[in-house]
Amino acid sequence: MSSKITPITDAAEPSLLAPDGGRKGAAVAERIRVMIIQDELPPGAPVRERALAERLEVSRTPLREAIKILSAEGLVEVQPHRGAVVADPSNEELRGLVELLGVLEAFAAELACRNRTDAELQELRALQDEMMAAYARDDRLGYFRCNQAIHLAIVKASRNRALIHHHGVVNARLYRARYICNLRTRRWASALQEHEDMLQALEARDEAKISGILRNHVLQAWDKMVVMLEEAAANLPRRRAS
Amino acid sequence: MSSKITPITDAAEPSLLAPDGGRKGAAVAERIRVMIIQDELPPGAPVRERALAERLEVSRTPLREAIKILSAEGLVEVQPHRGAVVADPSNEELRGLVELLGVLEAFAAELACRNRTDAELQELRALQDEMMAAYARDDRLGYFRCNQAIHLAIVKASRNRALIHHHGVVNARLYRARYICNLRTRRWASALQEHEDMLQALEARDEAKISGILRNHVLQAWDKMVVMLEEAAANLPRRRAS
DNA sequence: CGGGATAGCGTGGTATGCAATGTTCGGAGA
DNA sequence: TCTCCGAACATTGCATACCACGCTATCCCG
Repeated sequence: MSSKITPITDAAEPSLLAPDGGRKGAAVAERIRVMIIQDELPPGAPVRERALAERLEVSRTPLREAIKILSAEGLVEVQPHRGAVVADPSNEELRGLVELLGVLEAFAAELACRNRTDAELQELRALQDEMMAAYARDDRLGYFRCNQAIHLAIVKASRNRALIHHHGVVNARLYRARYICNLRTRRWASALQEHEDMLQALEARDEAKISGILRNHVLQAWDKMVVMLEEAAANLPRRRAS
Repeated sequence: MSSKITPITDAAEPSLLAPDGGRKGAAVAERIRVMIIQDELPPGAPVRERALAERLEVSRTPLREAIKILSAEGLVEVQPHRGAVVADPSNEELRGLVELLGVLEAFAAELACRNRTDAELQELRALQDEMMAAYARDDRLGYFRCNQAIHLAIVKASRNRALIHHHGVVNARLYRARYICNLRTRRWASALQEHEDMLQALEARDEAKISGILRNHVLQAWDKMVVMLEEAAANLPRRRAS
């Protein structure tokens, strides 16, 4: 069998969400997703069909498909006859998303305690080491990537496909916020100990413990995010209008 | 402001999922969703673009949009160059979905404890009474509808938009299974007492209690579903092939 | 008689053109 | 000068035509 599709996306983050098929629309959606996450398309920015289609060198049809997908994921909002804009969640919505993410990850971790293999545990341990190394060398991007990878690995270890999918969607909506939060926050090592505890709970298959840790973990992330958002709001009053 | 869109779907269940815009594609998606739920399009059935487009009196374009939406929701699965088929979740996937639904509803109920208004509580009480009435007169469909309405109302009372949305998606994927399960199960009143307990916990704003009730509640639903599925599997060996 | 290759058909995938709507800018009237 | 109305433009929404891929059935060769 030959190569299935040309992987249009050569982005740094390899496919946050697994698209259903090998269609062009899904590939375009992935590219736009990356553009949104990397702030190339900031929140509130309009998503022009023709312009983007030309820029990505595809026709309007797959681009519209991509917009449908992203709209279903909540990353963009479409207004009839007025086009799509990158979603700009309010603080309240962000809070809801973070809480939801916490619940999903806590549940995933419970399942992971039951279902994990030793290989997965080792991989997590390796990621944890890598993250600590990134912390030691003050590599915030690497730290962030490892952090994400760890959470993703835990969710994947849950073996619950629906859970994995929905977590991916919620995570994508929060990705940008967490990213800039991670880059700008001062005391950015608070998660290290919690991750260590998580790993130990995972090793001991202590479901109750890991669930509590993760819900708390994500809520703390929210606390950090709040102050970040306040700062950001203070700096730039409004950015919606073009 | 005038009427926004012509509600194509006049189905019994009014819009399980709130689509984003007033586009034709979303309307078509809603119609197909109803067709899937009502078993007009049974699991495994292929979704023919041209045929369905002609049947629904729309062009292929909005129909394809609808398929994208449904695919993102997991209600249909598309294989590249081979078309879309109505999702036919395996028992394992169903189990995962049920567990996820339980977690989501449990969390929603916690939030509802915090955020509910007295009006919402009264509405829930009314629904509960209606459900008991339906049970008394052996009206399974009415019972099922009330049951769904109660769960939906609780989720809505959580005031968490993302949670509401994701719950809607998961619920839609399980709707058909729960429906036929409800119609065919023998001892179909087991949920009444639990619902009563739920309402009381909601009244007392007892978060821990309601969370436990709901997770257990949905898992029991799963147990019932399992035996149902076994019966069904025994009756009709395979239904995938056309 | 059996297996493999090829051709035909049906399907989804993509592109483009046309129609409808929303917006904005300019002119005219008060 | 300010406001309201209208027309033109830009952008999305829809439909249709064309293309590529996969499936299948038949025919030929071993």
